[in-house]
Amino acid sequence: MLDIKKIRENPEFYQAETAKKNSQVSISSVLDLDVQRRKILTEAESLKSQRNSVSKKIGELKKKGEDSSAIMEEMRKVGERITELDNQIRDIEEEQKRLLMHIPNVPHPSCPEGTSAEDNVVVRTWGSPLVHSFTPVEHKTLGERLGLFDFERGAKISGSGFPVYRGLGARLERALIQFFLDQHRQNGFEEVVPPYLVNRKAMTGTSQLPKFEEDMYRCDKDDDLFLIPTAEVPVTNLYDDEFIPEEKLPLRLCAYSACFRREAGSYGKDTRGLLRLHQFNKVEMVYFSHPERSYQDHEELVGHAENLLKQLGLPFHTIVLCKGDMGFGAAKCYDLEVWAPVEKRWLEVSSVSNFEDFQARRGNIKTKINGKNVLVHTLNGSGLATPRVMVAICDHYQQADGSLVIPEVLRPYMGGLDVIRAK
RNA sequence: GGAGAAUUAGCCUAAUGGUAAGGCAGCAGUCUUGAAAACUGCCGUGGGCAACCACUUGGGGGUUCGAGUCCCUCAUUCUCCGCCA
Repeated sequence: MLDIKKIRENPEFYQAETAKKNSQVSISSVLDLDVQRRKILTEAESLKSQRNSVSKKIGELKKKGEDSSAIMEEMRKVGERITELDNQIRDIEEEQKRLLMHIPNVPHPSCPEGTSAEDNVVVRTWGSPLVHSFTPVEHKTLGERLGLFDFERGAKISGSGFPVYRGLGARLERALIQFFLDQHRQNGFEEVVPPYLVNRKAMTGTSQLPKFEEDMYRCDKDDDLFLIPTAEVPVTNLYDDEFIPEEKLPLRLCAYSACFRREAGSYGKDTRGLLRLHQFNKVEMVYFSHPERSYQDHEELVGHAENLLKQLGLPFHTIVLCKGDMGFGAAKCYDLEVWAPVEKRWLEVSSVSNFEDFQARRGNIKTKINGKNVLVHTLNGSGLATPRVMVAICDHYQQADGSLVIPEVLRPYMGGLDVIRAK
């Protein structure tokens, strides 16, 4: 959520910049409501002031045993008028908040201009694309031959997009997760095991709601709970309505979780195998940052994610998203895309964003700087989502004989196993 | 699931239905060569150029001229009972 006071100061800027993120909400309609609100508020407050002082007088009169019924009757009427005005204010505030909740964050000036993925800019490339000396098979085929994945039975019990990992595939999946978490611990993160079901307030705090409710799995028959689409939601909301001491910033947390996404409306070629799923595993990194240092921290965070791919030996590039391609709440966002030589394309495996105070304002997450309350900045990034990393591993590490070599850094987690062969 | 108790500002703690008192921590200033101490102001949110005003006692409602206080409801925590792993 944006700061209404800042919008008031520079409406043209906010109108122009939010429009670049495809916002339909008109800034001037929010400001019109704001003017109305303040006008009625002033009237209500002066009546309340009157009521307060007169009520005090009534108390004194009663103490002296004098009659006060006339002014009590008058105050009853004032009270009714106040209720009326308060109701109007509440309605206006609700409408204003509803609009504000649908306005996206404003992109940082360092983000490239642009309207779609085509305008994103590559900032770094690591490694060089692998050329196979044999005809490679795609990950789905390879994994099924080696008994790593079982898509058919997953579909049978849940539907498409719910893969089953089996045997060494299950172990490899777990190895990835544990490798990521161990790396983060060495980088000073505290590990968190969060709930997978969260309430509406948490979903709203990180801005999945109200705008994207149809993308979430809901348990609303009896409970109004949501399955988390990412551990960002429970972890970022951990400190809602709290103060984080300035000296603890940046507070670095990481969490493994399963992630649940309805992916409503995404069909097509991306749905093969592990490429797009309704349930997948991810390790998420979250920073609560000092507002003056969040962009430094953002660079550090993207570096952590990149380092994981380097250690896995998977070529990737880092792109900075243009203003029109960024997510709703982000002020700046880097995507990491790993090269998949069988797919012959880049696959997004991480998204690292700085939300500035956009989420912190919703969640009321503060710190105290020079005696003043200030919203912190929140950042998060995948580190990493496993399925497409698994695809890239299958693509890169498959051998001419149909076996799959285990990346070296994962072998300690596989009991020293260095290659998976067909039985 | 049942019974009881609790929730006041960053923290701790008051308030016979009469309009939130203190303390600690923090910030700014005075004093000081400097620091400490002491003193003064600030120290939740909103409105106002300002003087000021309003709101804020876990959330939401109600009674009242007036609610931290009385009533209803919800949440969370603690204690006990029951059930289950």
